[in-house]
Amino acid sequence: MPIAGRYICGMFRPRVTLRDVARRARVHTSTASRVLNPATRELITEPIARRVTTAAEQLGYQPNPNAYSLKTNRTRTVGVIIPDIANPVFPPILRGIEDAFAESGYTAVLANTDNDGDREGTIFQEMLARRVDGLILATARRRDPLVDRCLLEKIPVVLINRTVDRGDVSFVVNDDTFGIGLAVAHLAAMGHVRIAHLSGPLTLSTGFSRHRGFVRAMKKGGLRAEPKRIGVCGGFTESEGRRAFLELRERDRTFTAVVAANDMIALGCYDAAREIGLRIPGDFSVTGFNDMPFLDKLQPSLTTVRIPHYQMGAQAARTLLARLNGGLAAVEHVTLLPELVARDSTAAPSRRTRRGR
Amino acid sequence: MPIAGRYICGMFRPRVTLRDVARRARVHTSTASRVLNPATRELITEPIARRVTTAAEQLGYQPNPNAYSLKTNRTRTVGVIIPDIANPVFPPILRGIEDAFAESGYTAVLANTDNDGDREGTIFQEMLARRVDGLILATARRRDPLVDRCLLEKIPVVLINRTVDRGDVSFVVNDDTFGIGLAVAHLAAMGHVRIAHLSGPLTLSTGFSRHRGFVRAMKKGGLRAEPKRIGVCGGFTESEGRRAFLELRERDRTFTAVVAANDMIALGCYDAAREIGLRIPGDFSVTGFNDMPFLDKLQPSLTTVRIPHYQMGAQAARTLLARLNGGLAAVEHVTLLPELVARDSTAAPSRRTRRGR
DNA sequence: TCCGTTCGTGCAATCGATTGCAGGGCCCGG
DNA sequence: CCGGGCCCTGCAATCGATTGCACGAACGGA
Repeated sequence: MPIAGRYICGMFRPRVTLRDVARRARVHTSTASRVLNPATRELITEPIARRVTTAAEQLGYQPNPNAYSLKTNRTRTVGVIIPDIANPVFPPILRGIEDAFAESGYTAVLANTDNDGDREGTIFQEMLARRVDGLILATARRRDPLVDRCLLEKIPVVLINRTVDRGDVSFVVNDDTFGIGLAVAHLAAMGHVRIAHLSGPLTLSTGFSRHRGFVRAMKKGGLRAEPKRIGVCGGFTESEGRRAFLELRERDRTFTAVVAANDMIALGCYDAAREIGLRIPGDFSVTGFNDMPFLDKLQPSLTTVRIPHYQMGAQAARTLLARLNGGLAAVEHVTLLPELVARDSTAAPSRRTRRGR
Repeated sequence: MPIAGRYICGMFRPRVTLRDVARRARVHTSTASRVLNPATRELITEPIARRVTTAAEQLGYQPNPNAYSLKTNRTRTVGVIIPDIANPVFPPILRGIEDAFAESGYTAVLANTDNDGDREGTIFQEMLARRVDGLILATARRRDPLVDRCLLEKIPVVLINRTVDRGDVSFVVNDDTFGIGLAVAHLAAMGHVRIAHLSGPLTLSTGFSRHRGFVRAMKKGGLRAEPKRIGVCGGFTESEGRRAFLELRERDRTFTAVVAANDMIALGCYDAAREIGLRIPGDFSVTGFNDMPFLDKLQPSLTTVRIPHYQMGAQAARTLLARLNGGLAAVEHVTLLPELVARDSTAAPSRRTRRGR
C-alpha cells in the first residue's frame, strides 16, 4: 500500500492529516474538525479556533475528500451525461456547469452516450457506483426510463436542453416553441407564405416542441402549416437534413423557405441545395437553430436562433445545488429565452419563387 | 449524517457492503475482499470463491470507491487540464481519453484554464486536493512551472498536444514539423515560391515547431523563408490571424501563399482578405492546421493538416495508465503523423500574382 | 504416531475524517 | 460557600474497504 504523501522540494513529505493539525494546535481532532467545518465553526471559541486555523495554514492542510465521503456519504461530485461533447452546443453548457459548481466545491464528471440507450444505462450504473451526489442529464427522451429510475430511486437529477413529458422533475430548457416562432415571424415578415419545416425526432422534447411551435406560429401568423411541407428527420444530423429536404421537395416544390429544427439539419439543406442546383436564399430561405460556432462563416451565413447555452448549464448546476444542499427542494422548471440571429440565408422570396414553380 | 442506501422499487434499501456479502457467503470480510480483488483472487480456493461471487451477485454488491481510496490512496481518477473545451480540437481528444480509460475503471475529471496561468495553478491545486492519481496536461508552454512541479513532486503526468523543452516528461504530440512540411510541399508543388508563414506564439511548442518546420521545409524545397514573410500571432485566434496578416501585407505584397499555424489563424486571413478585397485562392492561397469541423463548409473550403486527435487522447491515456499501473514506467514520447487535406483554398498562383504585385 | 511444512482463511489494525455523547470548568444564584 | 446548569472540548465509535500477521487444518515423511 502506498503511503500518502508528496514530494516537496525533492523530499518526501507525508500527507498532512487532521491529526497533525490538531496536534500542532494542541487540541483534539474533533475540535479541529469542527473549526475547519464552517457549519460547526461557531461551536468553538475564537482563540482555540484561531490556533487551529493557523496550524492548518502553516502545515498546508488539505482535507482528504475520500475520508470525508466515506463518513458522510457525500462525494461532492455530480455526473453530467450528454450525447456527445463533439457536438458544439455542449461545450458552452459544460463551461456553465463547471463555473457554477466551482464556487461550491462540487466537481462534474462527464460522460458521452452517443445517444445509445445501452451505453446510457452502463454510464448511469458507473455514475452510481462512483457515488455521485446527483446527475445532470442532457440525454432525456420524452419518455425516458433513466429519468424514471432517478425519480424512483430518489436520485437528485436535473434535465438540461431536453426534457420529459412527465412534469415531476426539474429541468432547464430553452423555449423552443418561442424560438421557432421567432424564425417563422422573421420569414413571414419578409413575405414568405409557403414555409416548410424540417423537424427533429418527435421522441425528443426539442424536436417535438419545435415542431409544435412551428404549427402554432404559422397559425398565429395566419399561414397554413401544410402537412406536405413538414418533414421529419430521424436525427439532428446533416445527413438526415439532406435526406428529409430532398424528400420534402419530392412532395412540394412551391415552398419558399425552410425552418430547420437545428443548425445541422439546416446544413443538410445546404448540401441538398448545392446538389440539385438551388440557390440560398435566391431559390429558398433557410433558418437553423442553436447558433453553433462558425455559422457566420458559411456561404451564405446561416440565419438561426441563438440559445443561451452557458446560462443553461450554469442554471442547471445551480438548481441541482439547491436540491443537494437544501435537501428536498421543490421541483424547478426553468425556461430560457432564445433570440433570433438574422444573417444571409434568409431574404424576401424572389418574384419567381413567389409564384411557385 | 445520511445513511448509505438507495430507493429500489420505492423501498429504501441500505447499501450493500462487503460485510453483507461475506456474511451471506459465510466467510470473513477479508476473504470476500480477496475474492473480489483480481490480484488476490488466487489466494482463495475455488469453492469458497464461488460462494463469495454468487453472494456478491445476488446482493448486487458494488464496492465503495471512497473506502477503497481511503485505504489504498488511489482514487482511480485522473485530472485532464485543457485550455478550453469550446475549442473544437479538444472534444475528440477528450473522447479518446474517456474511451481509453473506460476499460480500466479510471475516470477523467475535466477542467478548463482559458490559458490563464493563475487559473491553471488553482485548478492544479484542486486536482491535487481531489487526490487524482495522475494528470493529463494540454496546457503546457515550452517552459512550464506546472510541469516542473509535477516532476518535482513526482506526480504522474502526460502532456498532450503541446510539450515542453525539457525532455524528461512523457508526451503525446502531433508531428508539427512534418505537418507544416506537408503544407509547404503542397504549395510548392503547385508552383508557389514566395510563401509566407503566420506562426503561433513561439512560447508554445506547437507555435515553435510549426515555425521551425516552415523554415526547414522551405530550405529543403530550395525556397527562401524570408523574415519579412513571417508573422507571429500572439495567440491561435482569428483576430490575431487577421491582425498578423494585415501587418504581414504591409511588409510584403509579393507572397502568393500563406501557411497559417492553425485553422483559426487561417480564418483570420479569410477575414482580412475579405476586408481588403483579396480573393482566395485567386490572389493568394491559404493553408490551416488541425482540420477543425466545418472547414469544408467555408467559402472557399480550407486546405489544412489533419491531426489524429482521438488517437492522441487515447494514446495519452494509455501512456498514463502504464505509468499508474506499472509504477515507474519509463518516460515515453509519442509523435503522431498528420496528413494533408487538400481543399479549395489552395491553387496554383495566377500569372498576375506569380510576377508579384 | 508424531511433527514440520504449507496452504488457506480469519483476526484486527488501519486509512482520515465526522459526530453523538459525556465530562469538566466556569459562572451565577441561593 | 456551595451546588446546579450551561458551554465548550475531548472521547470514541463509525464509515467500508485492504492487508500483514497468526492460526489451524491437512498432508507427507520419518
